[in-house]
Amino acid sequence: MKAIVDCNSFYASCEKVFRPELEGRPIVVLSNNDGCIIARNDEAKRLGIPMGEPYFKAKALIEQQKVSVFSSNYALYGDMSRRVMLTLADINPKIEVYSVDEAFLDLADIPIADLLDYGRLIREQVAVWTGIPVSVGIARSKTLAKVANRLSKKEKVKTSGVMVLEDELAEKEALKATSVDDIWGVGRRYARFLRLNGIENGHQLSLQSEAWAYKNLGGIVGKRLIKELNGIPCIELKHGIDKKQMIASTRSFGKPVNTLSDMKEAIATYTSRAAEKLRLQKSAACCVSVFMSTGYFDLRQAYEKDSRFEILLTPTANTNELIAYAMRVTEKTFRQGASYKKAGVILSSIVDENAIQSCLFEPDKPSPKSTILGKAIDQLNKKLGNDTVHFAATGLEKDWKTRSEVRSPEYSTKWKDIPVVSAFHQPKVTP
DNA sequence: TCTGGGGTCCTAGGACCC
DNA sequence: TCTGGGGTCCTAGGACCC
Repeated sequence: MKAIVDCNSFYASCEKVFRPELEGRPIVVLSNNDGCIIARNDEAKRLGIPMGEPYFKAKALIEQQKVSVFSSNYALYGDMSRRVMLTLADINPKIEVYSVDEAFLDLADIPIADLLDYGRLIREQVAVWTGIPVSVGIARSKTLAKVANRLSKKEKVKTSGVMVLEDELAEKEALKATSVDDIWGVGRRYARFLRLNGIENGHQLSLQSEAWAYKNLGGIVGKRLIKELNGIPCIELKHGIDKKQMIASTRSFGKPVNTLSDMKEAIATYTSRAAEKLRLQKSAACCVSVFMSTGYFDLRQAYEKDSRFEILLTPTANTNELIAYAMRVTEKTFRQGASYKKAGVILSSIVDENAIQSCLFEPDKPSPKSTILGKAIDQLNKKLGNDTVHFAATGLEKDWKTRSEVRSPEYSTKWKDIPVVSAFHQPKVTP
């Protein structure tokens, strides 16, 4: 059996840990640029605020209902995620960290009869050690565990946040209660297709033939999905963390960018962020892509997007070299007269830093001096705070910077943001 | 005024090899 | 009249995930 442990309303829960007075109050967390609502606690969901709703559309309701609003604070969520995952790994080292707020656990060694208690133990331990509420779904395959997890959340009171699909009957009931859109691996496209073919819930989907799924649901992926729904695991737990094959840094602008110099500043900033991530995982990249686009929802101008890339002869993780390439690509891609809303950099063709194949025609690349410089900059920024030292190309004013107007402090990762707790003794009053 | 960001896996089809 | 067979590698694009 496998478990999926999923943090409830993760970002909203992280904010609440440090603001206990918000207990019982609705909370939402916004995407970058304070654009969309990407997390809501139960109280906010009950007010009918949909996931992914643009903030400005929900603003009236939010103000009227006195919903607490937070800009996203990824430093905080990343650190809380790390604490949750460490807690889970402490309980069960056979763990796959699947996303910032989810992990799969291998429960092959736990007797079926003990699984419910085991799930409850996980919930309690994580709650006590981190303050984050989680839900636990347990079943024979990852896909079925996901189904169980979702139902445990939906019927939180009845299931107390843990659901085990202990036999085929339980699997069948759970699948009947789950519409196809809510099955892991069925996205918008397939859901529409399935509904058109009269397949509404997970149980109906599980009855389809593998050949049919192969033909209609993305080949081998569809075939696996059918097996997983029938309790035959096809997606095994992955242990250890893989290096990323692609590293991106992309942002919407706080206000439109119309000049090449602003665009270059933004792209240089994103490039240096992506290069940091690249060095953090001890890799180098061969391909630098740059894209930029106008506002998708802007009716005053036609939507416009363009991207270009350049291949480096020698892979590198040096910010200065990557910026130089990115600037060239930016100049070719930028169109004078366009009003850009969003841009980004993607580094790909990633190799291990120990496996850099040097090029016959570039014997001195990557430049050893730049490599040493990069390491020194990373160390300074780690010790003294992000952006203590940066490349001039990334600009100073950053007029285009992403909006983030209601960001909470970095309670757990910044010395000056650590909460101060005042404790005092209050004599007990006996009635 | 105003709508996020960062990933993975798979397949089809083209280019190429012997 | 008539022109083989069996492969690999790479990329773009589509689907999905959180």
